[in-house]
Amino acid sequence: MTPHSPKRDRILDAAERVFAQRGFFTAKVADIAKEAGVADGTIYLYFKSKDDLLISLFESRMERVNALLAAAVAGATTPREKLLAFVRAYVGMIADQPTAAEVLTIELRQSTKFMREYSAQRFGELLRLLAGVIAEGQASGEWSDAVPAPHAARMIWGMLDELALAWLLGRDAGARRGRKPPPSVDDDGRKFDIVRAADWVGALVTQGLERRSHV
Amino acid sequence: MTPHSPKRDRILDAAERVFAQRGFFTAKVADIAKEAGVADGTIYLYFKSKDDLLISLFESRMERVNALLAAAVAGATTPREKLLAFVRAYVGMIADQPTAAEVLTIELRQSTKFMREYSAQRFGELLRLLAGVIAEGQASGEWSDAVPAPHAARMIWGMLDELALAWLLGRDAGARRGRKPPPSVDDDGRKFDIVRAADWVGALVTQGLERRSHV
Amino acid sequence: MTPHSPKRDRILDAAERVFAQRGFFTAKVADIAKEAGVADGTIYLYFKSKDDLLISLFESRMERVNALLAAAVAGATTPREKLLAFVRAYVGMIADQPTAAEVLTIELRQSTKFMREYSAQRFGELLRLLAGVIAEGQASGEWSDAVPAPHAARMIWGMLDELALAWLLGRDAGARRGRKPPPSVDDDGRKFDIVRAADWVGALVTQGLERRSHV
Amino acid sequence: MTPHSPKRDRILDAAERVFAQRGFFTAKVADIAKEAGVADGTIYLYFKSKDDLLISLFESRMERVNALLAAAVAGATTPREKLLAFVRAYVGMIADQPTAAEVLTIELRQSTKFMREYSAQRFGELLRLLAGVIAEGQASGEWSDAVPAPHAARMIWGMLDELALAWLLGRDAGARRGRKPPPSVDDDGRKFDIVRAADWVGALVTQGLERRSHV
DNA sequence: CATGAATGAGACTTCATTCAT
DNA sequence: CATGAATGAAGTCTCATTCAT
Repeated sequence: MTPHSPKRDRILDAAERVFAQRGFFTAKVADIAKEAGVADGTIYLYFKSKDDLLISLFESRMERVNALLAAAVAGATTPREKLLAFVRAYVGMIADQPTAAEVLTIELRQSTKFMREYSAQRFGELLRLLAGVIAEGQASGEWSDAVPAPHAARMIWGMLDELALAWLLGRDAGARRGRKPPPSVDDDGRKFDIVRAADWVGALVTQGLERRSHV
Repeated sequence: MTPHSPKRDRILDAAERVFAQRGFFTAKVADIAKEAGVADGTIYLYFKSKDDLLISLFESRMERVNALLAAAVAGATTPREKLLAFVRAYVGMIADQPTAAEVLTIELRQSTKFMREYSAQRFGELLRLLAGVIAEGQASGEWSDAVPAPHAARMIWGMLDELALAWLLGRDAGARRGRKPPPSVDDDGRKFDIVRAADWVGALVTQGLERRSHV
Repeated sequence: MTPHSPKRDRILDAAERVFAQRGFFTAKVADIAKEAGVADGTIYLYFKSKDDLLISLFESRMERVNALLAAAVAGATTPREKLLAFVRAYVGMIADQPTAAEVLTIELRQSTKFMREYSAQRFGELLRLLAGVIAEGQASGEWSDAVPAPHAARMIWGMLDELALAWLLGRDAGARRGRKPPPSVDDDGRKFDIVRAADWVGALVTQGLERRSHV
Repeated sequence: MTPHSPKRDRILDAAERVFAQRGFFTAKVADIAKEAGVADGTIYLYFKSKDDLLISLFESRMERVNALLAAAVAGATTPREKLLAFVRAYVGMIADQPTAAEVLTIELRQSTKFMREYSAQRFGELLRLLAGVIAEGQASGEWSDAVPAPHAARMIWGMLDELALAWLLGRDAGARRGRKPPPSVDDDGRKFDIVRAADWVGALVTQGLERRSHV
């Protein structure tokens, strides 16, 4: 469906880096071209416009993310394990590909209203996957159904997203000061190990969802 | 410290509406001037630049939000009540002033990297308030300290933020189709009563944090 | 109907000169701005686009021409005199305002198909005036009605237009060689007195080529 | 002198169609390549530049036209018959090859100043042929020499050209509305039988508008 | 204080032309 | 001969900001 070519991919990769560094509106097409090592006009052989480039980048990265999360969930059996797998997979991706994460978490939600709705739609897949896991746990009686599954999914997603944002911004701040970004926890929550955060999310979410044995 | 005048406030209000509708980068200074009923140049008598206008708007609205939340928390006694008060106050504000909420939730985080960090810093106040409540509950033994308070605060904030975002975008979508936006719940989570959502957050969070009576 | 201001007029005058010299497509907006002594952006305060500038220029000049021709015709009594007045007025205008004439005769018919039709429509007024004169002469029995008035008008217009074109191009050619353009007749018809040409048109149109047997 | 090859001709034919449809400046080289069924670069194997393509097209078509007109004139004996033959041949060509005519009549005179002079020069051949016919008639005493032959030729050419233009534009307008273009006369002169127009030109040129008192 | 016409730097995008395959 | 992907110069237009009134 989406045409692939090495040059197209190089441009997407370059756009990812430039958008992550400068932001969508501030990034110039010429910057992306230079980063990709192509001429300005070449970009327009593969993308209709700067907006189209952003959308294509979004599609491309969301496909990856959704595939990754779906695979993680599929590899687990119980709802609790599926939920943990989801959370860990997402957090792991953030840690492994922070540039991609930054674009997904921050830049891709900028641009226009159109983009905002568009992205909302695309995140839908991810949210439905998560909601499915929760509904399954609720149906099995393991988890309380006090919170409707779709909204629970959204809230969990919000936790992950916020943690990702905090970590990415803290990372940026460090990077800008010229240091390597060594993930660490400080009391301001500005720098911390994103991977450990997966357990916190797990703790907060599972215990909240679990039906009490007694009471 | 910040100078006040009726015209300055009119400009801030206009900027809030225009940023909410068009987004920061897409909004033109001339649009804001027209919305405020002043000449283009007048804006520069009160603000140094478009960026300064955004930052000033952010300051102004965050002051309100922080004051509101602090008051809500101060009005409650136990950590649990304080947490609920926090959540309800925030959610109530979203419902009452959706335009302001849209700017805070969506637009103010766009713009530049500078702004992003700046806003992160300002959200700090809000996060510290929330973290304080949680730390208090953990100290009293009522809540588990499995999750460090600052990160728990961030996660809770993420839930609220995501719910706000979902509600605001769903609201936009409805408004665009020409209907009044009557808050309602649908299974896609696209439209729902944001006020009820406060209880979901409460349920998910408090039960997750509470130490088990028996195990 | 059309807004007027000294600056707008200065831009129109500059555009006239630049279009006449470089041609519509070759002329750069920056050239016109420089010629008018304004900044590039200023042009867009008065005209929506380069196309709009061309169309506005066309409107402006055609108004002048149509008014001039209508006045000339109104000042004469018999159809023959009206026809001569029309021809002389047009030819006189060419001689007096060659730059304006060049734009009308040459440049304004370029640009897009849209413009071509648009201009066809605007020349309609001129053609109807002329056709009216001819129809009047035919109705009075003075002139033969072998050729339908509208088409006779078109043919006469074609003569005038071609003469204007030939004269203007000959003028250009001279001007380019750095000489003053002294109107003169050469055997190639490349340079000649455009004012005398009015009589030729008069002679050809009223009497044709055939030598009269009598009179 | 000019190299010939089937591919070169296919490109010229394609250029004719594309220029007629889009205009010289608006037409893209890529459009012409696609229309000709060749690669973009192939065009540059046969023509030095887009300008050269236009000039070559002009040369090619003018050769045809001049040959056609010369043949028509050569086939007649008296000046009057030669003149009528010239007019009829030209008008017939318009009717038979409207696309070629459109390019000659409209597009080829656009482009640059250079082209305009160039074309003026090339039309010279056609004009000299016509002027020769008129001079012959004047020399024989059949026609008045009130109008110098070269200018009479130009005026006659102007009539033909204007009729051609009117007919071609009317044709376009019809075609654009999705109908077949059936040549017809309407009182606005917008659509009419171009072939009949030849007689009008003949009548106007030889006899003028004045009704003959005696024969 | 207020105005709003004017500025001009700079961005996106197009497209004639080239050249390695 | 032919291809068509790549180039990059150049043009139109936007819009934050200024300043004379």
